[in-house]
Amino acid sequence: MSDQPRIDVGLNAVIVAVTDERPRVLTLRGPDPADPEGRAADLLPYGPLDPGGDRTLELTLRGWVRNQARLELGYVEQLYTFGDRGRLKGQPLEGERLGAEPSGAWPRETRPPEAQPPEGEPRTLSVAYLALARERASRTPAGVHWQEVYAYLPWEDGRKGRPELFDRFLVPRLETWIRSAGSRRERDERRDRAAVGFGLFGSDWDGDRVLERYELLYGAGLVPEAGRDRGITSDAGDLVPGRPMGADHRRMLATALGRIRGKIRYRPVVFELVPPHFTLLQLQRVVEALSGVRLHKQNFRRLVERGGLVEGTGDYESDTGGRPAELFRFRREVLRERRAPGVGLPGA
Amino acid sequence: MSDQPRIDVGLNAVIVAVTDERPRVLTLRGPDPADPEGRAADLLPYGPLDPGGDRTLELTLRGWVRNQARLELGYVEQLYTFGDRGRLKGQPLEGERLGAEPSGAWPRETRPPEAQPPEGEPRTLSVAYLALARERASRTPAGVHWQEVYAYLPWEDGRKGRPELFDRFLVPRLETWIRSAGSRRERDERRDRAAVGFGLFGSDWDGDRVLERYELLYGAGLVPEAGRDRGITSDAGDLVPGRPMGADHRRMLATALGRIRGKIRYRPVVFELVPPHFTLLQLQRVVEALSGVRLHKQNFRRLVERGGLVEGTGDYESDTGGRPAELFRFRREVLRERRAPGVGLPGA
DNA sequence: CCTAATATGCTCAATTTGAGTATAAGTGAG
DNA sequence: CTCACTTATACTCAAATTGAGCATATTAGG
Repeated sequence: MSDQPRIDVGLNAVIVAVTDERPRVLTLRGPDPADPEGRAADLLPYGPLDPGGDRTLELTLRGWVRNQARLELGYVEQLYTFGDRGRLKGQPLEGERLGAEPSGAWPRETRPPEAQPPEGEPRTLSVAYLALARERASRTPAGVHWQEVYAYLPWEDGRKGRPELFDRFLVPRLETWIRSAGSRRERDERRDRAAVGFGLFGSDWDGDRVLERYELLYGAGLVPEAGRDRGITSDAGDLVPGRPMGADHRRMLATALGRIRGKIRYRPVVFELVPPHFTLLQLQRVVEALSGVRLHKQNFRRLVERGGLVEGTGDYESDTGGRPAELFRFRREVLRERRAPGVGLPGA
Repeated sequence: MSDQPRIDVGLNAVIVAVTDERPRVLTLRGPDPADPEGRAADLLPYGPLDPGGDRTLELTLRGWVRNQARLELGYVEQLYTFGDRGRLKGQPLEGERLGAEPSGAWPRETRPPEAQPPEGEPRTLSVAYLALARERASRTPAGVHWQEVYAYLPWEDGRKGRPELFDRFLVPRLETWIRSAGSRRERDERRDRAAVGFGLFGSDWDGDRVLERYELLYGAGLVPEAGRDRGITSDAGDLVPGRPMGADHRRMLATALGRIRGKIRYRPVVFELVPPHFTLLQLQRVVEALSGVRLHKQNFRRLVERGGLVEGTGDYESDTGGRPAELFRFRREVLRERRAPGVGLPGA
């Protein structure tokens, strides 16, 4: 119908690898589209969609990742399409829920913005993809880096127990945020969201709710992006540790990590991230790195071995620091045998 | 970069309800965009994205569903963005994999189309949403219908045991398709896909693989859409029973059903589809309707009751045909207590 | 009062988990 | 060469979950 402002469509890639037991994501430095002054920020690889280009979006994505990062992608899946207006320049209102809600949502009473967000400017739609790669298969060009995922989302790494920053930063800040709610109803709602999201006040920690946590922190003004999008200079002391990203890319990263954590349980995606031959401990470390929790070694072995996910090669790896470990490979036939072959984390 | 052809963006809604123990989807009759002659077909509600319109895509969607179908949506979640070129007019080549792959994909060697699909025509991106509704909350306007989901995907309903059409149509047709592969490698691959998808040759049936099954049938030329998109008039005798839809809307429906089936297991989405008060058998019937399998009554009750998902109201429903059944309601607190509250189907 | 239909309570064995204990097979220091 | 230490791998055991079925309760209708 309307034809005036036009719509720009781009593709983003969250490319994840695990090296040295650390999940990493491919980023590049560039001017932050959401920053009024265009200061440099970490960004996810991005490319415009050429309407006359490749036949599928996925091919387009593979193509420019190949060019831009000299990287051949293996597993790729579509993550989410981000398309809220003002998402790159916008000003979410206090108390209003953010737009992108990959996990599904019930309606909320949304107060109409008092000043309508800028019309006339082009609307940008970003189709974000998740890709899994074996890192360092390639040398990254200048400006392209494999950054640690948990540098951006430090509260997600619970492998050494609940991170210290929970008690030092998160919980006090969240409590302040809860208390500062306008009404009793809103306070209860904030309390619930914080409890469910961060496993506080008696709720269990649910590793998959990565996006929920990021959005909560954003909504509470505890990440720099929130201040940036509202045109406020935040007091650094009020911010939760964690490296920001440009535009809404940290939201995309959170979406990706949540997706991986969910999927690892019922699809054999881990094997995209380990070399073709691996010891069971190596495999376990990768799963732990992604899920952010430590696992019981013997049970992990039982699960993965008796579940038919792997098979021994007969070869052994000897520089383990102890008894040599057998090398295993992914057993592809499991796809035919079991309905949902994954590695089953605790609480599944 | 390129600016010539331009990109059109639209929103599609797969609106699902369950009435009389049958899952239904809201459709309307209209000219099929993929049919060269524009013949009428069943279509999902669709609306263009107005770049200057609502702040979020979801609000836009809710808005025109309200107008077009006089329906107020409850739960809404983004499904997938379909954006392959030629998807509404196109001609996937024999043996080539379809573009949209919500479940994630490894690269495939794709033979480049011999005749490049038509350039210059606008590329259409459709962001598809899943919405759950309590049917008949509204009177549908003319041309809008609640159709049975299993009219479009009859092979998905296994509540009365494996549907008869498996042996009468599907298996023989699939076997022909497998045999007609060009190479041994391709034959094995087809066989595997059929086995995993439809639970043949010793594999288990996996209810969630709805999209995989539809795409397999499409690729095998067993649904009318395949012939339509290739410009071939198919022999009706070679087609699997099941009502077609216009454009790629049946693919969207399949994506939606798969998503619901997956999600019902770890999120309390069923409660969106039943009235606020319900008997446990009613609830069970809805779960069965969506998942396409029968469940053990006593175990279902145990799961849902002792899992804290529901609580009795003290009221009773008496026209059950037997002993009156207690009415239950959804226990919202479960969200705070359990990590993944769903109804757990067999084989979870 | 008897029969059919549905609801609801309870049992029981088979599996699956969570958490250890025990033993094997390497390394490097002394 | 032996000991201390490290990692790998094999087993055990109790608790929890699941799949399947039996038994009893409560209604309606002849």
